[in-house]
Amino acid sequence: MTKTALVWFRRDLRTTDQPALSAAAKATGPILALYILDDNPFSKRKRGAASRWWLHHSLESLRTDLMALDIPLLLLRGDATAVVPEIAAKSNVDTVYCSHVHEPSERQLEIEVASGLAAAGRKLSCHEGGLIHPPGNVTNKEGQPYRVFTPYWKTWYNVPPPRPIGKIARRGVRPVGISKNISLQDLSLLPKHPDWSVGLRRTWQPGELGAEAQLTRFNKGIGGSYECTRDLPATTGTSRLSAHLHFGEISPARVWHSVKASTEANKNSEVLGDISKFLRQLCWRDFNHDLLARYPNMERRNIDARFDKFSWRTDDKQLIAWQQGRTGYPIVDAGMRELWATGWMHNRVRMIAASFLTKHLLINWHAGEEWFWDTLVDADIANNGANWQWIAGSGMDAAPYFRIFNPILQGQRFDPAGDYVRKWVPERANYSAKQIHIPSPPKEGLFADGYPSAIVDHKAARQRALEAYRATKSKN
DNA sequence: TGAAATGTTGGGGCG
DNA sequence: ACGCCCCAACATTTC
Repeated sequence: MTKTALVWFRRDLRTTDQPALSAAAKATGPILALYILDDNPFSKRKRGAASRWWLHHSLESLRTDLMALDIPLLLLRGDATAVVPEIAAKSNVDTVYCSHVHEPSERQLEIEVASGLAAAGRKLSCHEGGLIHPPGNVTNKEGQPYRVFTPYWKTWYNVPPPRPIGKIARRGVRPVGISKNISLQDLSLLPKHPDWSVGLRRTWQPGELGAEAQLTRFNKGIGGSYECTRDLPATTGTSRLSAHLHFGEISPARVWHSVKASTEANKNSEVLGDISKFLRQLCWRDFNHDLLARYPNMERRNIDARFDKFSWRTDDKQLIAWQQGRTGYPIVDAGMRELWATGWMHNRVRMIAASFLTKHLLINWHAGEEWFWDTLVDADIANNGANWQWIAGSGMDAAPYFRIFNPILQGQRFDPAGDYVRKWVPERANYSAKQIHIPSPPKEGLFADGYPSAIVDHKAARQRALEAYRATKSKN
């Protein structure tokens, strides 16, 4: 009787191009899959609500996919440092397989689990696959990490990821004696009282199948237009793969090769030049994880320490107005409402809304980071932290302090017909394309149509931000 | 992966 | 025809 292999699933909730699963499948014996709802003792931070909703459905999908391969998925709750060795002992496995999660607390967890297993003569076999190039792998000629994105990108782009490996074969044999399983419902990942997930259900299909479908849609629609349409929030110009990638429902290497192949199939040089713009987005993801490895507290601490002395404003009223999409700036409010309704916001609008919070309102980026953490289905420590710091100006290779997005111009430029605003800010549905992005001048109360007037005046807010940022910059 | 302020230029109206 | 002014269009610099 061949021994069982145990695969500890984490942020790699897929069966295709899954190196850990493939490694486990090298033996002919049965495979047991395990997912532990992370009560990671090294991380104080609990997954946000939108992300929990996604996880529920992703696990549901994974369980179905694995079962088709004769692999039962064991769901448990608890501390992985205790649970993994315990299940390994009960199943009498020699090796536990998993994929790295490149976050400091998760790497710490891997070390602890490995030593727990080793104490009983077992092994933890960790694999890559969640990033194109894991932290530390992209360096300059001196072997030093890059501080600026563009040179990082040039090196990154010269080293294509390995070809994806396929799906493993059906086992034909299942492990025996599985007990202690709890149901997906028992993980309590779904919202109740109230159930606010209607918009999420309508928008997303979590899981490997949904990820593949989304990739196919993106490949079909990409025909030379990504560079033009990716900035237009009224279109589906972006890949919308962020949450699928976060949970590892699809591997970035698979996306890389698939997008490249479908572009080359078009034999269109214009398209070929274009595709690097998309691959660049995958590169940002790796760059952000590289940063997180070097600055483990990046989600809380300013990378640029001068910002520790920044005099952020505390203004709960304005913070709530921002969260609820009632700033009076249509493009900002449209984005914040899209986020609330669907658990996602278009990348261009994320930049505008984030710039508005940190620069127009001068509210600490932590507040924005926390709101996004709770409401985004793609919430990710590395990406969320790095991007907020990038906008706030405290990050590595960050936006210069004087780069202040004008929400009116940005709206007119990237939502020229006003369709995006019309969709999410129905109060403005009858405005002309020209007028729709222009806020009503600041004054108390609502306008007759129920839409708030601007909570700050753009020009005055811009001046205030410049002064505050100038002061910080001079403090060395 | 900006925007605003400031500087320069060149064509047309007009005395 | 010529010089002058105006100002849009574009370029540069500054925040």
